[in-house]
Amino acid sequence: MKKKAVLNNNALCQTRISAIKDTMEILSGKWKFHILGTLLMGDKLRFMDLLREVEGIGTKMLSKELQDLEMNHLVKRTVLNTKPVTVEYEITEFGQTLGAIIDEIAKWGIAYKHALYQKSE
Amino acid sequence: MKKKAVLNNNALCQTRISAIKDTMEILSGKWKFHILGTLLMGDKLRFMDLLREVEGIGTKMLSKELQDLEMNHLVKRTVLNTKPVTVEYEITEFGQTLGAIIDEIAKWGIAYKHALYQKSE
DNA sequence: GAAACTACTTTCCTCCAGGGAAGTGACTTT
DNA sequence: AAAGTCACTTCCCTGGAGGAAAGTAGTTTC
Repeated sequence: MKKKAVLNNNALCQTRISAIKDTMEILSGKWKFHILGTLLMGDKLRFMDLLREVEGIGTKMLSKELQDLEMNHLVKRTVLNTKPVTVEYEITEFGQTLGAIIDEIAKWGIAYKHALYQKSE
Repeated sequence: MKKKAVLNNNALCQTRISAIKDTMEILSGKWKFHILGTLLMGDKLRFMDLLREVEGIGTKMLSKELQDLEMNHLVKRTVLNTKPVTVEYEITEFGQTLGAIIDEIAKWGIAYKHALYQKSE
C-alpha cells in the first residue's frame, strides 16, 4: 500500500492550506503588493498618479491589476465627471485589513537583510 | 517638467518597498509557502515525506525549491548515512520567523472567505 | 540478477505572465 | 487644427515557470 500524507491530512490543515492558496491567488502577480501598498498610504489616487508612484509599471499592467483588485473588492473605483474624465482609486475597508500582511512582509524583509549582514561579518 | 512620484519618494518608503520586493522574491513560485508551511509543522522531514505532504508537487520542483530555500538559509539539509541515503530537511531558526507571515496570510484568507459569505446574503 | 527504494538531475515541452508600442475617444489648451 | 491630457484597450512577442517522464547511482531485498 502506498504511503499517505499524515501531517497535512487533517481538516484544520486543509483549511489553512486552502486559505493560503486563496490569499496568494488574490495577491498574485508582480504588482499587487506594490499597488496596494501605495494605495494604503495615499488614500485617493488617480490612474496617472498610480502610474507615477508604482515605479516601472505600464498602463496595461496597471489597468489589469486594478481590475483584478476591484473584482475582489479590495479597491474601489470612482469615475468623476471632470473636464477630461478622471478616475479615483481607493482601498476598500476590507482591503485595509491587508495592511497587517504587508507590514509583516516588510518587517521580515528588513530583518532578513540584518540577519544576512550579521552572518557575513 | 514631468510630474514625479511624491508618496513613494522618501527613504522610508523606498526601504519598505525594497523589503517587500526582497521577501516576495525569496518566497516566489508556486510552492515555497506550501513547503515552508509543511516544514513548520513536522520539524524533520525527508524528501519523500515532503513529496507526499506537498500535494501535487513533482520531484523536479521539490528539489529545486528546496535548493532555493537552502541557499537563502531558511531550510537546513542534512544527509544521513543510512542504508539507502536519506536526507532530512528542517526549517532553520531564522526560517521559523516566517511563521508570522504565513499565519497572517492564512488568517486573512479565512477572514476573506467569511466576508464574501456575508456579502452574498 | 531483477526489482525496489532512496534522492535526485536532465531533457523536453507548453503555456501564459508580463513588457512594448500603438491606437481610441473625449475633452482642452495654444 | 495641432498637440496634449486622461484613462484605457488591443496586439504582438518573448522568457521563463513549471509539468511529465526518463535517466543516474548507490544499496538492499526477494
